[in-house]
Amino acid sequence: MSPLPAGKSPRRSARQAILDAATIVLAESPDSPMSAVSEAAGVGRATLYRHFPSREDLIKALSLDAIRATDEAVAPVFDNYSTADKALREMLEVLIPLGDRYHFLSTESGLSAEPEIAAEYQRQYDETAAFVEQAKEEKLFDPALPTAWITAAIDALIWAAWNTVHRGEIAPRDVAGMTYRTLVNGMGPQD
Amino acid sequence: MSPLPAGKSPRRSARQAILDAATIVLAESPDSPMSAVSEAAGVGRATLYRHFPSREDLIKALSLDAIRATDEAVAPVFDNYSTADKALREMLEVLIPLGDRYHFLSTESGLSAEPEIAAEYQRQYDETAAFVEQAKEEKLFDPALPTAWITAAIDALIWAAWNTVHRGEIAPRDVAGMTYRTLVNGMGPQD
DNA sequence: CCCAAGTGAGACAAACTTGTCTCACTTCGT
DNA sequence: ACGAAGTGAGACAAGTTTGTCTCACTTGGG
Repeated sequence: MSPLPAGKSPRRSARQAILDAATIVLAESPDSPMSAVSEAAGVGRATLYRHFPSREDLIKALSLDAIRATDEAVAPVFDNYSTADKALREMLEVLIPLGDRYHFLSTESGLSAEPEIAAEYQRQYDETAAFVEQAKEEKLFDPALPTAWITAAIDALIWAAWNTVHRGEIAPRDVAGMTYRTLVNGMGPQD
Repeated sequence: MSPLPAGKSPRRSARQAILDAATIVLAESPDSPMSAVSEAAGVGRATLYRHFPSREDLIKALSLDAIRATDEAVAPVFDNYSTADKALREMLEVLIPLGDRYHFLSTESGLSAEPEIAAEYQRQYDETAAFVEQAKEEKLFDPALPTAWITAAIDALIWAAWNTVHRGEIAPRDVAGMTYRTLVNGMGPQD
């Protein structure tokens, strides 16, 4: 028996190695065969199936993992909420590095097929929208702009920011500030 | 013999119907089988293969078609160039409706495998970057901001704009103006 | 009216992916 | 050193997709 309390990961590294590799491989071509994932993870294909009985299970675990990661990253920002501009700044700081996972859900076709995933995704969207509404009240964003547009722009710019850093075109330490400025000036109240 | 001059489309509608259907079907799930495309196009699978001998050929034609469409849309904007702000405004107006095709290239995995496509894609990127540089000189965009960031943001916001309209969250007639404002304010010189 | 070109339906083989299973091997705790 | 648990390699069947081919049909031009 495992000395661990209960239902925990048998060998921590294997499962995580698969999830990490899958994030990379499936992000760049979502229809990669399982063999490509197992090779990238450095494990046998059989081992992959031991941890995730079907391809669908892997995708689902990956999605939940991405959602959990963003939740964990954003939680402290809202816990220490003082003003909308500070929260936005911190939010971008923690979310941009997760850009690939954050966007993995969008690229994965047939995502909305899983109601569990779709619900979580919707919840995160609603949270962002609620933040935007709050920021509107604090006049960080122009109340005249549709919340849907601001929310979509935040998502899109986070992705653009991650991408630009990933291509080595701007320094990681600068990107959050630049995104922040673009958003605050771009969505701010009209002079 | 066909009365047409030479090597033109035998029955114009078939090929175009396939391309149109493929744009829609492959955009939403890039790994759809050829049968799904042919059904959506209302033609037999055999006919699809007559026009595009392999799946790869279809993807390639689709990509070149998307590139050509954006070229054609943007060409008059640059031909009648007066100021950067007017050009940006018009560019958004014509490009946002093409958002799906414009972004089709990104979602299609293994895009960079085709050097011909990659080269055209790079050319369009360079054109946008050149416009951004010009706009910087006219002080529409802050010269202190990296061109790569502005270019990436334009791309990302065009996609966000198309998406927001497509979900019915904002009216088509408003979206270009809103995107314009976001970009000009967001990237404009610091006060 | 006739014929050539294009088409749809479907059979077909080859290739690939998925998911299962077996067996020999390694590893880690006791 | 022993044994249980996990692993890698690979065989395997079932399902799907790709690409080819045939044949009967429609259609439009001369």
